[in-house]
Amino acid sequence: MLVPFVSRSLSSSLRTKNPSFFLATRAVTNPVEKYWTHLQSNDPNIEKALTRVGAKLDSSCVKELLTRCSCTNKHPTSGLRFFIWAGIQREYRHNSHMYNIACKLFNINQNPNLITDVIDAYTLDNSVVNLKSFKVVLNLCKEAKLPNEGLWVLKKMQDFNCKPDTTAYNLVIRVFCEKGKMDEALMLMQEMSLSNLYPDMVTFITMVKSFCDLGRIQDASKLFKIVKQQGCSLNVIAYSTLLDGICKVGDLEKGLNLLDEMNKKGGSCTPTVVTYTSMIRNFCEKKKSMEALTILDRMENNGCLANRVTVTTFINGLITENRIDEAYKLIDRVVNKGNVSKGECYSSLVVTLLRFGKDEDGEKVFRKMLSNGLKPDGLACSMLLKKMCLKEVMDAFEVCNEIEKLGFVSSIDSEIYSMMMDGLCRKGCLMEASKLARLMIEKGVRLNGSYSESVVEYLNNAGEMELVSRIFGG
DNA sequence: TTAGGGTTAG
Repeated sequence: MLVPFVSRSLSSSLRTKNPSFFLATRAVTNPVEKYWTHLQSNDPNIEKALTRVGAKLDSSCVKELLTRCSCTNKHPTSGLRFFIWAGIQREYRHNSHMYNIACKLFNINQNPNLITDVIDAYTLDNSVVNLKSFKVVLNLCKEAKLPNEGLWVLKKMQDFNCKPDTTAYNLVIRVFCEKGKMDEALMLMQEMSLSNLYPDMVTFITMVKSFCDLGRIQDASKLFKIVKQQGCSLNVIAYSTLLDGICKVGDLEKGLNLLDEMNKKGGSCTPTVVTYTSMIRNFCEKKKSMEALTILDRMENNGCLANRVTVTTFINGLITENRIDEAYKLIDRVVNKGNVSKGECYSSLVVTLLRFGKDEDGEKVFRKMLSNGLKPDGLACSMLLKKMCLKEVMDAFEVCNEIEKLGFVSSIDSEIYSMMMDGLCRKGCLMEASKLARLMIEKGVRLNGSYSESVVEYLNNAGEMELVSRIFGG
């Protein structure tokens, strides 16, 4: 858990004597406390009570309340009811990250009964639940990868006078698909028509993708044909999904033919940068990165420009084949077209080299970027500095200073700063640690919790009370 | 607002 690096509200004597107190302190906002009171009250109609609170919701507030509910272990159902209630509020919407947090905190995947418990609680309490609430529940099932519970919820909706719509069906179909349970997915697809809903492009693409992932290209193509026969117009996403599947199983030739077909059809089937990039990736994965260059020719001839993903994909392929010179050539070529910047391209090169364990090459490119005034992105900086911290923290510190001097405001992970601070303290480089502390304070970077205690301990042992107070006192 | 490509983790 991250803790605030600087907490001006605490007295410095308290902080230096008892850093763990400081670590346990968490900033609390008013809405959290307001909602928390109601969540603890065991009110059978939690939703009504929560609505009456009327305090502003945001993701940190939701996260905090979920954490509290999951920590106490007494309120998993209330916690989930809060989550579902929050998800249907007008001014707030859960993002996918929030679903992920909820699933992890309540360990829904391992405790699927939580889903049924919540719905049963709604029944028991006569709660008013609408279609929107059920979509939140279905999204939880999706995030927790629970197809059977998803199906159960879909059936249960009728008890609450809610009729599942296409989106609801598609959600559950997707969960079955992700589990590779295609028979169940197909059955749901059929069931949709029986309830006067019809599979749409989303249903279709979900199915095609899963058949492709399973290597069942024939089944995917069959589905494709059926949709065509029904007179539905297919779009570029559908075609690109099938194209990717065909290439993945190794049939690049057939893939190229399909790409031609898409170009001929034109309109909503015209290949996009995503289509070309996935084609390039497939060539690269088969160690044919030089041949992939012909795809780049094709896309440029069709007036489609490579973007950053295209470049990254290419660099990955070229470095895998040890063709670093070709990677440089490619970067020049793409940069000349003006769609991707030099800094972005070289950042991708650094990241790829480091990822492949070519640390020296990566560092060389990185330093060259700095000397040429090219701005490395956050990931390139973070990855390089992390590697350097593990080898020689002073080198990392020096590079970090250089980045600062050039005024490159890259988002370096707080983890990296914390690691560096820890390393400098361990080495007894107090001057540097002090300088880094100032930089972190200036940038508002928080010291990662796992390093706080060790950093304080080293500095205290070294008699650097002043530095400790500067770190924690600003 | 349930669907397509890469690199972090949130």
